[in-house]
Amino acid sequence: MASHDITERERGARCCADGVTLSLSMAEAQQVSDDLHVLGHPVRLLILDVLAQYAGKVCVCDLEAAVPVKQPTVSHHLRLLREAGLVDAERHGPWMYYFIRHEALEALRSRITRMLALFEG
Amino acid sequence: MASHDITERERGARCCADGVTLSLSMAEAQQVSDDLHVLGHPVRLLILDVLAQYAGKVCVCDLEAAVPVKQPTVSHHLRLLREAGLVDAERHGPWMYYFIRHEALEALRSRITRMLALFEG
DNA sequence: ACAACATATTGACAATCTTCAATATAGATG
DNA sequence: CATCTATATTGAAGATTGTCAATATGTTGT
Repeated sequence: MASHDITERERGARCCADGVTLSLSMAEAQQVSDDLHVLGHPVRLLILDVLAQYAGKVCVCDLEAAVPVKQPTVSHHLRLLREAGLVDAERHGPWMYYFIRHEALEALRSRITRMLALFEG
Repeated sequence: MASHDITERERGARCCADGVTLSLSMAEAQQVSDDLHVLGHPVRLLILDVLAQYAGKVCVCDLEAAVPVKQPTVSHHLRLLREAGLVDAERHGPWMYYFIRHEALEALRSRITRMLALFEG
């Protein structure tokens, strides 16, 4: 084989050549990653699903009925959703009524959508 | 207070009343949750970002340069992405060239988008 | 065959997440 | 105030995840 023939090594010569550019900063990646984490649990998805249907009228016992975990676990997931700003709650007598914070959910949705769009051909 | 007045307890009387309906099945919630997990790490997001820009031309060393973790960790994340079907790779000489599987990414994107749409007012 | 390189795998460790029983808090009722 | 109900918090145990050093595997050029 003549030395000017293209070898495997030469063909791959682009490899590791110049600096790879990113359209996502580390901070953005971290933010979206946090977003995805909050959503990334079946129980939390089901909770949001219920909340979306019975806007402003859902007490914890309704949520307990909808998911296959015990009450302290429901409470735990509600706290995570609340800390993420996706839901909030009001007390009415003995009950807590949870509801979706639509602006926050919309913002999160838009961040995720924008990120997914980056990956499209 | 007359006994027919609305008490806190009565006002909340809807609580726990009838069966709450879900538009998401447990299996669907689990599927989307898995989807979100694969995406839910900054390093994997950055990897997908790079792959999206240099379609079919990215060797592992390029990816190593783009993310703040060591080579075995890059390899680990690539494996997760691959097992999820989101990327695949071809060997060219000593190098592995990774690329996005766009149909798979599109399917995932559509599942996530559909789910987020459920939660909109 | 050997040396040099690119990538994958293994194994270990630390950190984080999920769950639940037990317990605490808070409001409503008698 | 005593008690009941609804929800939150605590603490502990197990599972999962992220990371890397060390090592293995596979490829190329000598």
